[in-house]
Amino acid sequence: MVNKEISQAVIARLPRYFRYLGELKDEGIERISSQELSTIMKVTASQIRQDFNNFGGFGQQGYGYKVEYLYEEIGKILGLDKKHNLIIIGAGNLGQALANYMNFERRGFLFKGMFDNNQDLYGKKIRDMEVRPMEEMEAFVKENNIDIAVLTIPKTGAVAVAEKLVANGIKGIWNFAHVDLNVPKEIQVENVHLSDSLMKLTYNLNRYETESGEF
Amino acid sequence: MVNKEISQAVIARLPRYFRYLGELKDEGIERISSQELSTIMKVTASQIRQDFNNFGGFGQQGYGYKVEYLYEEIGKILGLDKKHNLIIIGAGNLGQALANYMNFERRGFLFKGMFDNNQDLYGKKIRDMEVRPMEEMEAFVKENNIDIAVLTIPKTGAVAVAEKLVANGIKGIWNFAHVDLNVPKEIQVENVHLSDSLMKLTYNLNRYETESGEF
DNA sequence: AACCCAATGTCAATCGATTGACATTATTTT
DNA sequence: AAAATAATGTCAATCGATTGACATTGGGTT
Repeated sequence: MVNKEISQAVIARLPRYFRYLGELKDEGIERISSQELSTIMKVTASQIRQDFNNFGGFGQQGYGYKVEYLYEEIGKILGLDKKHNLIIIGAGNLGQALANYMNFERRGFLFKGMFDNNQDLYGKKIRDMEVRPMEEMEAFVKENNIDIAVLTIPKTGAVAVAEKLVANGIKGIWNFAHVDLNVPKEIQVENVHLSDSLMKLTYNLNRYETESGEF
Repeated sequence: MVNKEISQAVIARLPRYFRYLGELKDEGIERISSQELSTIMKVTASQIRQDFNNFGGFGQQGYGYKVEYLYEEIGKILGLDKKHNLIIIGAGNLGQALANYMNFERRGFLFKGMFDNNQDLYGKKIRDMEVRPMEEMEAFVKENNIDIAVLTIPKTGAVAVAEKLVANGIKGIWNFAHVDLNVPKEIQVENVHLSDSLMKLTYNLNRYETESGEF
């Protein structure tokens, strides 16, 4: 089964489509045209049609798209119909916040465990899940078929931990550590570099502040 | 002063350059060529030179770039030499985590306040900063010249809060709410849609899992 | 001081992504 | 049932971003 490669630019837009379609569905709207959707989402209708057609025709000519069907299909494309076993590594501020804040189960992410190397946290319950010692992580990943690891540890340890994860069969890493991981290309890494994001904001702030009132 | 428009693709790469240059600086390395940097960062040397040249020549022909100088300059471009007054709106899991976790002051972000509409949190101290009632937010923003608001509230309230922020002179919003804000174009919004990011990861996971061993 | 060499800055070419246009086809109306 | 309409799917054109090539120039060497 050789799928043709779909650009990451397209993939990055899918969750936003998914979100808008979910809202339309909740509002009881049954059908929508690329034109209407383009107005709501502030993108071109052409881009919407082009994007969807990467995955085959979801619409009907002269009619538009069925909201619920399209929503389901995009969910499937994103793999949200599948279950994924997930652990959080690093039970500090951010790790705890994600455990509590993200509604992992809602989208098929099964929160299976949480690890830290701070003794004071061992056994502490976060969302009914006790924090385990870091030493247990490798065996746990292997034995429980963990697919996804959320890395919320300081950058100093991150690269080494990532290597251990890979050695024990992890498939994907959601990386909040402020460092680039070095893993084989078949391992998926999604970086969330929060300070990078904040710097982008600051650039744009200063950019428009210093400008001579063109905006 | 009319700067020519620089693409967001370039801006998005600047924090990563900044990070690598900071590390090189800390290692005591004084000079680097685009070729060496390209090897370390796994991008093309051409892209590095092209990116830097958007802001004028930082290097010396036949020599390369002075690490410290380049680091400083990119910091200035990103506006990190300036002070920005910042507040966090939403003192839940994520808001608290960011307050504790991000080293805001290190990059010139002055953490000035934290707001929530949950009475139980009023007065609670997070990083020496007490949580204030949401009702005080508007006056506070105006009186303290707040530049940046970090939005860590549920999506239901986010759009309305963003409008209030804008009305009281906010310049930029770091938006963690899972909704698109509708603000005037001179207001900078940097979205961090965590679940979108996780969905991107899942797509790529399934993409390569179902593939017939080409990797 | 003159020569050599390394690496930038920049131009041109390529590559990819977005937009526009329209033929095709399903739905809706008369 | 036929005609009119609406909106997709797709092709082509445009636009932007990345890569490659090389002339230029400043630092290093003899």
